[in-house]
Amino acid sequence: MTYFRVASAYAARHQERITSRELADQAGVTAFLVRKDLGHLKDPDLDLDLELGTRGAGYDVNQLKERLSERLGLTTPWHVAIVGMGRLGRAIADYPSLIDYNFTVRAGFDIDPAASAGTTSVAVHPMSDLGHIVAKEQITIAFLTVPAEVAQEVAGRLGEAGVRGILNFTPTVINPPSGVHVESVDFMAGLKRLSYFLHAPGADDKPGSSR
Amino acid sequence: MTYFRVASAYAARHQERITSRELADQAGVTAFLVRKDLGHLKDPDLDLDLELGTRGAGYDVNQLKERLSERLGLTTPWHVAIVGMGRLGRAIADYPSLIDYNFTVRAGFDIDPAASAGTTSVAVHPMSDLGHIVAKEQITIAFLTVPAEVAQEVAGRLGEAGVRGILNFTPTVINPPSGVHVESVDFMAGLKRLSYFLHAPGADDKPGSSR
DNA sequence: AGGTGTGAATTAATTCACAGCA
DNA sequence: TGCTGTGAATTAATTCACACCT
Repeated sequence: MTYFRVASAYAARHQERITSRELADQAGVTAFLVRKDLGHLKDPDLDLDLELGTRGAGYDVNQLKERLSERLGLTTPWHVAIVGMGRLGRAIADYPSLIDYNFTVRAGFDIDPAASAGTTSVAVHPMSDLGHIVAKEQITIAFLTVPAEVAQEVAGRLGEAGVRGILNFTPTVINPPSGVHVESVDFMAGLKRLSYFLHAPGADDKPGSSR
Repeated sequence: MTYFRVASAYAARHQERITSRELADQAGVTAFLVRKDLGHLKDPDLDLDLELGTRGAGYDVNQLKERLSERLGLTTPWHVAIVGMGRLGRAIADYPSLIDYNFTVRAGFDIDPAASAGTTSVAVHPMSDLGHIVAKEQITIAFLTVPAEVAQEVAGRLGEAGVRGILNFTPTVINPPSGVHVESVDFMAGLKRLSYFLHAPGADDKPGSSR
């Protein structure tokens, strides 16, 4: 996960190789751990022709990226919809990293499609078209950027529309409709973590007991 | 962390009490674990007058919130600045949950302050005023919403300006200036987690080996 | 020398079982 | 009876040490 981010950064700088220690420093963990985790990458294949990294010199950055992509499911392209085209939704619609990782925004939805006309490059549809467009554009993932009050309800409608995954940007805990996987991106969580570290007397550097 | 979110949700619905099992279901963990974690809350005090939750009936929601606030450092108000007033920065500036958690946005910064004039309620300053304003407004936390290419450089300048914590919204790994704690809010991380679960054959429900 | 792969040892996190209070 | 608090047992995650390739 984080490894992929680091590997991408190295690739962007045209570095060919990376050692476990470098990866570890960048990812904020120990080098032993990196090697253990990376060892798991080759398990699903079950063929023992490994040598993912070369002894002596580190790992091949591009090969590493490729393997991580496979594991994370980033090799097949995903179609996503953004539900709630407020400022946040529109900002995310043009987020440059999306295309890098094989996600394409196929549609936006809003109760008032006219309000965002001309401000973004994606087509914005009214909520009533949800089921229709999701099927037509083969959308599997939805970004939930609606006001917190309606998040749970909209999530339900997304489930009915046939969406398989929801990325929740609201500060609400939403319990997943059946057959739908929900992940949350909570600004507040990161912010709380930050204030925890700045405030705490014995501020450890490790994630610690912050559940 | 997540517990706080759940407790807040209960408080909003005017529920007075919550059991460990309810908390567990909402937070996606087991009830044993909730009780263990909550047990750690009273350690720093070292007084044994506990009874944080009452046996027989669950925990008092408001008391729980209060204790969690203390632990997370949410009792003292934080002054934050938003650096990079693009669409994302402006969207975050008016994010309603910020005030709920005692964070107040005191200033925005951008290379072109004029561009965002009139679109947001916070005062936007040029980057050159950084040190001055940070000191004047007693800003301890900065939100980094600049383009990824300049993120590392701006982070350095924030450190020099006296900021103690950075919440990084860019998809870059930035290594912290000395004395500064960095937390990242990465949309992509959540998205990758999502695609991992939707793609994986044996999609466990646990976080799993996704580092 | 420099750096990976992996089994054994250590350490931490989770679960379980049950005592104790409302 | 219902639900918390906590020590013991289990399980998973991290670290360490060292063989082995380049």
